[in-house]
Amino acid sequence: MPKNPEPERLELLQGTLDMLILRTLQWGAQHGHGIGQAISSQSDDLLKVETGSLYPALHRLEKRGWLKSEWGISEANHKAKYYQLTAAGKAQLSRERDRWTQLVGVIGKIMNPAAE
Amino acid sequence: MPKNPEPERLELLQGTLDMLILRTLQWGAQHGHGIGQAISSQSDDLLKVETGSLYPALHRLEKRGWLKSEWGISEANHKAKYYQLTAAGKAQLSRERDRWTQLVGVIGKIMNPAAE
DNA sequence: GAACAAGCCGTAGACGCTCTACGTATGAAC
DNA sequence: GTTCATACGTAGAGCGTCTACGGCTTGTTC
Repeated sequence: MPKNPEPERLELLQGTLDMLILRTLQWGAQHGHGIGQAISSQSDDLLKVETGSLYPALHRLEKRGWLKSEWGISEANHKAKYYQLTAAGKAQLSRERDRWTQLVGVIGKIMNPAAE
Repeated sequence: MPKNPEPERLELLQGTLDMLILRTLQWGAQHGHGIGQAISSQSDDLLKVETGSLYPALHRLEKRGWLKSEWGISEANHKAKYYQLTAAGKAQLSRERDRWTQLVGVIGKIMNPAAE
């Protein structure tokens, strides 16, 4: 009997996690655990962010000033650090989105020239 | 006087170089230097592959059996190692292309939900 | 009240890929 | 015979993701 299908997670491309985190926070402040789950669910579980990637990324983004944090209480009544976008973070998201669009366009053109 | 525009190269996303190399070889056998130039020109010079990335990538791909190589003489009359896709390489390209498409789709959906 | 799952934060270290910075050799142009 | 483009390559740094831990708190089950 074959194993369960297991949708074969997509590994993240390096550099996309920061953008996805910033994007997720555009929907509103969120704590780390919640951000990870949001990315998972918004991608129909194709993307999964490991905690060993997630928390260093959040610290990194905060250190760069794209995010600011504040302790609070989660919906599940747990202590949680809530992150939200700063103005600089919004600008950064915009830059990363542009870059992503450009990259997808260029690579798409190479991979599938007919589509032009 | 401002510096020349300099189109701000796009750094490659990690993991895409292998796919681009395989794709380039789908157009026919090519040597390393030529592959780098092809990627540059096909991307309107937005992408640039450094030799320190390119050659290790080629060796890596050959070791995995996606490519095979053969010494020859380039159009410019230089000794050059020509690479071509193996059957396994074609299969790999197909997998990477699917993965790329899926990833772009998922991320696009997160970044720009309206587009659905 | 003990045991256990779930929620939430975090770090350490391995791994893999790209980059910068070198180094070598050959052929063509002048 | 010097200079430039062509062509191959390596060494090592840097960075981001992953695996694998560990810790604490709240809620549930028996």
